[in-house]
Order: sequence, then C-alpha cells, then structure tokens
Amino acid sequence: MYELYFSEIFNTVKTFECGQIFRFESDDSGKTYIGALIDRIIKITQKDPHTLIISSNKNSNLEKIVNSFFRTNDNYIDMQKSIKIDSLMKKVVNYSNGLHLLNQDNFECSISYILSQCSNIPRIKRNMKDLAKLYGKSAIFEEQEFFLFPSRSDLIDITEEEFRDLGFGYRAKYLRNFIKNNPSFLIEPILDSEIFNKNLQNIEGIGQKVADCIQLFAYGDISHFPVDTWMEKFMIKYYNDEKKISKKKIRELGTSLFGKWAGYAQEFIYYYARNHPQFFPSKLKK
DNA sequence: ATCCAGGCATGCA
DNA sequence: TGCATGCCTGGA
Repeated sequence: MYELYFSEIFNTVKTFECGQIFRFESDDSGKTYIGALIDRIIKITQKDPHTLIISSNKNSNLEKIVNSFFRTNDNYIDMQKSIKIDSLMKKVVNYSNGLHLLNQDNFECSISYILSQCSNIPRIKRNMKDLAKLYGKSAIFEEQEFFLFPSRSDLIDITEEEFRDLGFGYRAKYLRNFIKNNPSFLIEPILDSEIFNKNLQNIEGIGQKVADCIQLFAYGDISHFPVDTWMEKFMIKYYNDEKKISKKKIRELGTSLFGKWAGYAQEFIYYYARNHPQFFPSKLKK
C-alpha cells in the first residue's frame, strides 16, 4: 500500500465514471474503486483531492504499472491550459477538472470498444463482466473474489455462437475475428500513429471511431479524437454554427483545435455533454 | 409499440 | 466521397 500524489486535482469519480473504463467498481459512492489491471487487482482510494491510496494483491512492479495506468507523466496543468482555447472550452475544462485519462490494458480495452458500438455503458459493463466471470482467472483480494480479464489464449476457442449467447449480437462476429486473428502489430505497435490507425481499421468490425478509441484508451496515444454521437452534437452546435458536418471533418477539426492533447479534450467534452443533455438535441437534424 | 443507442460493412449514386 | 440500409439486443 502506498500513496500516489498529484500536484493537480485527481477526481476518482470523474475518472472512473466518465465512460472510458468499464470494469472498475465502487461500493462507497466513489471514494474507493476496485478492479483488475492486467495481472492483478488494484484498489484505489481517494484520500484527498490530490492523493490516492493504492493497494493490490500483487506488489511486484506495482508502481510502474500504476504510473502507466494513471498517466502520471502527463503535464496535466499544461494540458488544461492548452485546451482552454476559448470561453466555452474554459467552462468544459473547469467542469471536468480532475478527470484523468487512463492507459488501460490493451487487449481488454480493445475488446470493450469493439463491443461498444451501438450499445450503452451499462450494457458494455455487463458484457465485459460476463467475459471475465466466464473465462477469466479468479483472484482473491481482501477476502473477496475478483476476475482478471481473460487473456487471448483463454478466449481463443470461444465461438461466435457462444458470444452471441452472451448477448453481444452482431458484435460477436467481430469479437471472434479479433481474438482469432489478433494481428502482430497489436502486440508490437506500429510507431506511426496514422498507419497504426489504418491497420486497426483493416480489422473487420473496427472503423474510425473504435480505432481512435483503441489508440486513445488502450495504447495511450492521446492525440486521437474519437467522434461519437455526443462529440458530433457538441462540435456541430458550438464549432460549426449548428450545421451538419461529416464525422470525418469533425475528427479533423478536433485534431486541429486541440493538437497533441486532443484525447483529453474529447473526454472532457464527452463528460460535459453527457452531463448537460438538455443542451443537445437527442436526434441530429439531417 | 416503435425507436434508437458511445458503429460498421456493404451497396449504390 | 457521400449517403442509406441492415445488423443483435435491450431499455425507454
């Protein structure tokens, strides 16, 4: 057990409930979160606005894994400054203050975003929980049973039908394909960001949005700006005079406005928009 | 009862 | 390139 200090604000509720991660849970309304991280169970307790208390069932290499998970090398203050490009973004950044991007396990995280399409957070959480409980190894932490996320070899013989029986719908095929083929560049990532992106999109079931999410949340490339329906609503409303514009253009716009910190900007906007649904039409005009 | 959700692949202009 | 449609499921 040790303390992890941030000079900026760190808010566990915003970080774990914003929709970027699906398998960490709190049983005391946000003070403590517990979940599996790669090969171990991690417990995170908010001590004060700058300090987390970290504990785990496995201490080898713990600080390194945790630092990577929480992206402790990011200059959060600089990031916030450079995203505050106008009064609106100032409001968005202040509203989201304390939300940190997480650098997740790439296999687990990639699967969560393959399953995310045309779904919703509670359902994705249920899907991921089912996978872990059925196929993952169990681990005991503080006398409670948890499940690690299954490895590729744990899932290699699971058929599309079995995934369908778990309620994955047409995504079952994509998941089966992803596990079966799992190209080598996923293990040793291609350095060029856009080439990696194109390679991801060559995998059946992964399009622009999921590829961006995988790079952002699973491979820590925070220059990506995934455009989902919320991003579309926000950007059209505030940065395109409420006129319809393609998702591709919105992605370009986000990248040019926010540069290397686009991933943070995206998550802040997503968090802001979802918590202010009254500002955004439920359905966009064509 | 429709409708549509944190998309994608496909087919067509 | 841009747009329409079907796809599984399940919650509103």
